[in-house]
Amino acid sequence: MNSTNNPKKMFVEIVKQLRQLIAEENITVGGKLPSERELAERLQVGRSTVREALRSLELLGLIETRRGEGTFLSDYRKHRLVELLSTFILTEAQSKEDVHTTRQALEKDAIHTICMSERLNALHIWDAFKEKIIEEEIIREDIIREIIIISDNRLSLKIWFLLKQFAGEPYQENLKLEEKSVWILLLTAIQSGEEQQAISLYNEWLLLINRGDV
Amino acid sequence: MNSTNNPKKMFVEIVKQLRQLIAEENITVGGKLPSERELAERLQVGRSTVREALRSLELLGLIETRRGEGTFLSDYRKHRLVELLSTFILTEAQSKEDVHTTRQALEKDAIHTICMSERLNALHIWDAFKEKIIEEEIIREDIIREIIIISDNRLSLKIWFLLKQFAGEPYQENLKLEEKSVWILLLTAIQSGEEQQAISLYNEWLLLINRGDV
DNA sequence: AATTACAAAGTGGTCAGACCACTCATAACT
DNA sequence: AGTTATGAGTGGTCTGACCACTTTGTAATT
Repeated sequence: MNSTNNPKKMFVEIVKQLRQLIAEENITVGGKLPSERELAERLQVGRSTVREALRSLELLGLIETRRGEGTFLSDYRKHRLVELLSTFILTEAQSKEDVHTTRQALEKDAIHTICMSERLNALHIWDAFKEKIIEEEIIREDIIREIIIISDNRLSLKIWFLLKQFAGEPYQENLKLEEKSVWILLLTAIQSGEEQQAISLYNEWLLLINRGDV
Repeated sequence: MNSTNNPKKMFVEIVKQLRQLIAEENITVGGKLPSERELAERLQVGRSTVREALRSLELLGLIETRRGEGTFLSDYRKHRLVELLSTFILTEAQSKEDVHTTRQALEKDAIHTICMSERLNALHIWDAFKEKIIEEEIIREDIIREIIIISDNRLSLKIWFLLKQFAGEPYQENLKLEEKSVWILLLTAIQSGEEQQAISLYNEWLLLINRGDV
């Protein structure tokens, strides 16, 4: 029936072209985009159409606009994608569970990757890391982020970042004493490449924080 | 400096009011929203402002618009989280290696999930599955997709789908004879919940296809 | 010469009105 | 009754006009 039901949405096209433009002109985080009027002319569409695309990206937190100044490429930490979806619609239990599961999968994989890599687990970072955990107050989120960063998979990192916002959960809390000792062991396991041990310690940690909260 | 930098964005306000309106009027999935012109009048703003808000929601997949008909509340499952991830975030992290690693992490996690769930690995599906592998030609991609579907994590499934496209890889090929025997063992391991065994067989399979191709 | 004050240009924010393309229900016609 | 034509309603797009704000350049003042 709807064979050629393909009246491509203009503003979606503009979004694509914007991405392309950003890539071509090598606009980096914080950089300035052309003005709405200029974009309209360059892309051969009306200004209102450009605005529809820009507003979409702004709602997502991908760009930032300042009246009188211009439009700027936003920091990736400001992406509001997940946040928005969660407040608007995605509140089903199943979905939240999915997010947790998926995020943990990424975390485990990071641990796995580091354990397998002689280059990574031999880094001098780890001892300093352990000291920091012992001596300072440290947020759960920070330690995991660090691990994923070290695992050197930027894609995973980005996805993890987005998923993290979703739960808004106990990741913001400080490591408690029990957790610290688990993490010390975990990091030691990572250093010596004992994946099995590391993963089971990680699971142990999950149990710990799930028992404490919620 | 920017203490009260709070010149609330109009279209963001409209987004909020729209959500409120949807709640008040009890508009359900698939239901029709008021027309743009009516919304403009009711919310006391210009039509273009209403459109900026609507377009934002549409980009997220929260609503659906059909020319000549109207604007409709979209199905939950059409949200575009992952698609947007691909267009804006994945471009930078295009290291193919990252894509592979992340995708495999999701695959392993699916196997893990199924192994741990007595409900899932007890399904009657598995035997039929094995037969199919033995008797028919089957594409690599199909078997993995099936497993992720069974693991019942929609988010993972979406992300996996996306990554799959980006890889453009050997997943389209048929299972070769050696692979088939590995998979039979793998499925058996899953059935009996032997996670260790299943994962190591999965890794074995990865070696197999990486030796053959590329 | 240095500083200040002011005007102009540039930018995003918003609105109103005008078409267009499309869908659908209904009236008019055969 | 069946078909066709019409018109109202809707989203899609463009144009031009203001407004509020920031930046910048320049002229006036010191």
